[in-house]
Amino acid sequence: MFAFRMIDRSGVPAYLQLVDQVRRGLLLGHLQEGDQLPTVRAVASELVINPNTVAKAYRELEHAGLAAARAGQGTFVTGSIEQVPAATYARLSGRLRQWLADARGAGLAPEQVRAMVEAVMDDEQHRETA
Amino acid sequence: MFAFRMIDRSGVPAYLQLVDQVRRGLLLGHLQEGDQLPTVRAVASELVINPNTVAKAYRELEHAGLAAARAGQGTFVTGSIEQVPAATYARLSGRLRQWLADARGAGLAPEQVRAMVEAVMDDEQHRETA
Amino acid sequence: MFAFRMIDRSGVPAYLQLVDQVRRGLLLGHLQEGDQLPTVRAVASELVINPNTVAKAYRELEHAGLAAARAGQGTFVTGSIEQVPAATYARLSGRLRQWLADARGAGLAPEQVRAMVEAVMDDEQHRETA
Amino acid sequence: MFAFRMIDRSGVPAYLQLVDQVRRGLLLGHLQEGDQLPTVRAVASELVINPNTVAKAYRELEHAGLAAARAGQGTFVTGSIEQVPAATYARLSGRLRQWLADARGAGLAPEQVRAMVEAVMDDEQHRETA
DNA sequence: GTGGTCTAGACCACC
DNA sequence: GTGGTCTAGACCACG
Repeated sequence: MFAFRMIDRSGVPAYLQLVDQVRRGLLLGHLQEGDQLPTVRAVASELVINPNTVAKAYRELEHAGLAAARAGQGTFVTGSIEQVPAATYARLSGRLRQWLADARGAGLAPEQVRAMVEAVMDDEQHRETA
Repeated sequence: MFAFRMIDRSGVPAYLQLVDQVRRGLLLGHLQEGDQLPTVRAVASELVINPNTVAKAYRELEHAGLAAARAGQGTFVTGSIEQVPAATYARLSGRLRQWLADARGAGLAPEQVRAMVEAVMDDEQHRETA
Repeated sequence: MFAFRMIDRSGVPAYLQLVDQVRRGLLLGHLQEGDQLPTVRAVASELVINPNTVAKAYRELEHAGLAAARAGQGTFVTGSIEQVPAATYARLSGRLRQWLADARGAGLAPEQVRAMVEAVMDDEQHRETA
Repeated sequence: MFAFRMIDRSGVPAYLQLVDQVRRGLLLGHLQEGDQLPTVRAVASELVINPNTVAKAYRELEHAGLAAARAGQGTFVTGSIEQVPAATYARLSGRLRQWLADARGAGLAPEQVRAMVEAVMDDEQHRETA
């Protein structure tokens, strides 16, 4: 069963973090059409957040056509997004992991690693836009 | 003079995005102690956001000891964070850029790239915490 | 529940006066860790000031580690400052009240009393610093 | 010659602190009609603030009828406020100093002393108003 | 209902 | 010109 991760304090609304995780799971093939999502109650108790917050995330997913609740059964993934081919994913994620390991090996703190990733990605994005 | 980037719609409050950009600038050595930050009004007009929002970000930086406002003069960087050595930065950011180029070359949409990066980083972070 | 006093026109920003009152409450034992502060809206309507001003004060307290806001629940005292022992407080505040009564009895206007207190305290403080 | 004290960061505008100190000096008899105030330049350099700020304070005093500038000579105290009789002042300030010494002797930090004084005075003032 | 963010715009203190 | 404070009011996230 798909599992959600801890809610951090990045400023991103909790319900959006849940939505993003499902979306990400679909993009990367960790979630398939038909898969069941954990129940609202389970997520709420696991992450220690209010069930309303989880419900809002699921509602958002339904609205996006990515999930649907089946009365008495739970919520299931219904839609799909263009997935990254498994081979491509394996290759790229492997290299990315190596890069991360290298960065950590060079003595960079997690905060510094994240800063660098964000800086470079923002930079690329900006270059495209410009 | 340091320049801020457009505010995205990721759900992260605008003022926090500004704070993060300064923090990142310090981590990566793009900002030094004593540097002047653009004036509140300049940032507000540049990014088309409310001056109060910028002021809030600057105040947050002040609380963190990273900047100080001088009435009638502007806001200046006062603190510093452990920086990434320039050589390390150059090497790692170069490789990261290559990775990004490769990912784009493999046909991944920006959204997919970002999802992969976030997934892998969250994963690593989770592994450390666990 | 803790209650705030009217904001005076001494030139001290309203939000700072609120912060000082909480700080003072902690120093003198009138506020304890875990106590709930009045809601932003309650204070704003009570003192006839803008909710944003109250929120700013509460945020300042949060930065100082003295309070924490819980969305949907309210703001609570979280930290503490070294308190004045109750007995010491009782004895000293009693004598101070007598002094004030005496000063008023001698015909001093409130403004004169305040001027004297400030002059003497500034004097002492200056002597220590020097 | 009358001397101004350091500007603190209490939130009270610098120019108001200067005005208050003159007013206080008059109330307590430390300043008499005809006394000369230090020049704008002297105060500005002594307290390391902008001459404009000092000039604004002096203008405020002129406006209140408490001081007047004589071209080429300086600024002089012209008005007066009801003073506290010297004997009363001596007696009361002496007792207040004793109280302060006692409070410090009881181990109270300056911050705690100030908090207590403010709490008691606010309390009295509130009682009168009510 | 709670606090949080953002906008728009006025006024003030300081350089 | 700079930043700082305050108001008024809208909208959002969370419980």
